[in-house]
Amino acid sequence: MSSLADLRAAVEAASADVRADNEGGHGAAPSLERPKKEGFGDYSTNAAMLLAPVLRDQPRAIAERLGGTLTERLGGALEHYEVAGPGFLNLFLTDDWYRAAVAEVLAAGEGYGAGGASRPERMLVEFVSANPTGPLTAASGRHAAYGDALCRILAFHGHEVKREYYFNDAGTQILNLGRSIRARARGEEMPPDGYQGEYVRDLAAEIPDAAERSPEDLAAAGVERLLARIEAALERFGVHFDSWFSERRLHEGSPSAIERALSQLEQAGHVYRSDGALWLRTTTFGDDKDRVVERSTGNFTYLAADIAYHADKLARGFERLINPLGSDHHGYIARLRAVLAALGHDPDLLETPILQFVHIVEAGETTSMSKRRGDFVTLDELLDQIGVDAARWFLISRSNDTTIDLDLDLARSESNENPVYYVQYAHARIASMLAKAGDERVAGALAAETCVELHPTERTLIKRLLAFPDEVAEAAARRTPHRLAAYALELAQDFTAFYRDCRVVGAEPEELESFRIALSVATQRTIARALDLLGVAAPESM
RNA sequence: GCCCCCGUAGCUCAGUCGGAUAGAGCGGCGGCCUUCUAAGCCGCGGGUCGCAGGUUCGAAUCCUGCCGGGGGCACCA
Repeated sequence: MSSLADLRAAVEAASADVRADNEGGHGAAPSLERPKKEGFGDYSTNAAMLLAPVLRDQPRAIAERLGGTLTERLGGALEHYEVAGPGFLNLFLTDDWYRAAVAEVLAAGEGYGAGGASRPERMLVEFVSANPTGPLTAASGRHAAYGDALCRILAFHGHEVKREYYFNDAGTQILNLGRSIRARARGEEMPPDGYQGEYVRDLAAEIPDAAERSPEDLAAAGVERLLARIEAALERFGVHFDSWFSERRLHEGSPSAIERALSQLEQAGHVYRSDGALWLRTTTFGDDKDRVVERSTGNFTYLAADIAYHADKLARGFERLINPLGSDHHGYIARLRAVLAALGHDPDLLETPILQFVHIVEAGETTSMSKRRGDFVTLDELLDQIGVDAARWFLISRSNDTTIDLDLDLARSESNENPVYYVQYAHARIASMLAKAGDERVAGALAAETCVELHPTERTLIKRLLAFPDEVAEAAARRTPHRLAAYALELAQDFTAFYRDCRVVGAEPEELESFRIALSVATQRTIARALDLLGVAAPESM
């Protein structure tokens, strides 16, 4: 139990007490929030307004009764309460409560905010999964930043998480890459849908005897080189995958994984033959139309491979599959859900958060990136320009369903203004302060019992620290890592206000210095943790 | 035509499973370095939360319609 959980429990219990007095029914859970305005208390609840219709009484009168009950329940923690506005109950807490709260944060140590998942799940997050037909673009960087941060958050929240990259090393686009390389090697005209990028020319030069080799052969050689580059770019970005899954593998063997999956679906009666092709009846499970899995030419479609791939994921025992997808793939979701249902699983175990596009802005014009046109900014270029931390922050701090405009010139010129540095600076500042106090003094401060009066900015900072576990839980549950970026910035701002108003090292009396050192340590750890969950470094000095 | 996402300050965006007087960063203007890091701090200015209805004690948030932007509707991947 924490101070905050106690407080919430007390509000709910008091609410139940008041309701029981009048034998009321069941209501929505009362809120417990930090009001925006200072005069509205440290925490505020709408419990009375929720009870009003049930009890058929004035909200303000109910709030008054709730306040009385809470005063008894909370004892010395509640300084006083006020009934305000339409029936809010505003709670003002004592410094005792705040000091106990800081002690709890410190006692939790590195684990502060961790765990809390009501039901830990075995999760597979498949992300990026960009075809190895070119270098990784900045748009893929967004997927990498999002997927990796999400994995960090889910794992910290208590889930068992694996990261996987599924790569397409078979099929028409790959053959297309091979043909493009050969065209460059021979100085011939590019195929109509060929890859126009400069990197194809480089591949043609790197691969020995490229002009004489078959497109299939060149494709394999190209894929191998491009995959190595992709992995290197991701590692540089701080994103490491637990596994790399080859599509080609699904086609190999007899029967192949694809054939096995399709025969399973056939036995379940979900496939049929029409117009010379084999179809999956996805409409049974809510898709707009049925989908071809084996073309009349005898080749399997991409969907067929994906069926086998997802059957494989499930066979590996994952209880939750998370596939962040680009917004251009959202039409694919109904199909994928239908596949899971046809395989006999609950389609809801598959989640597909959508990431909107990253647009390139040049001279005021925006375009979306196209690998085929060779019109893109690579992740490496972005990292060269603004560095890993600024890039990760830039790509993760916005909601996944907002498009991002990337103007490389602007990004470079503004990188010094990136809020990530503000957060890192707060962390470094604390490190410097604590270094000045010395390890021994810090250890002493953490062990000290203190009973000092608090400054308002200290209370604000403590409330922010207490919000961290809920922020993590929210980011995990809603698959929204960007919330933690917003939180980290707010935490840094609250710390900076505290730093401005409250002398730490050298504060008198010693008890006061002890308390402030302890509060600084709690803040430093929490900033470091929030940054870590976003994949951003927390430097000791800047 | 059908489906998904977005529309909030000059710009980039938080806030969106209902709460009180809507926030931040950047940019603009004006101040602050003998005192724990000025990558900082303080002040000023800046808003029909796309539009119109509806539900509610209460709507940026929920519902409906419309307008604008992006994306998707393959025997491509």
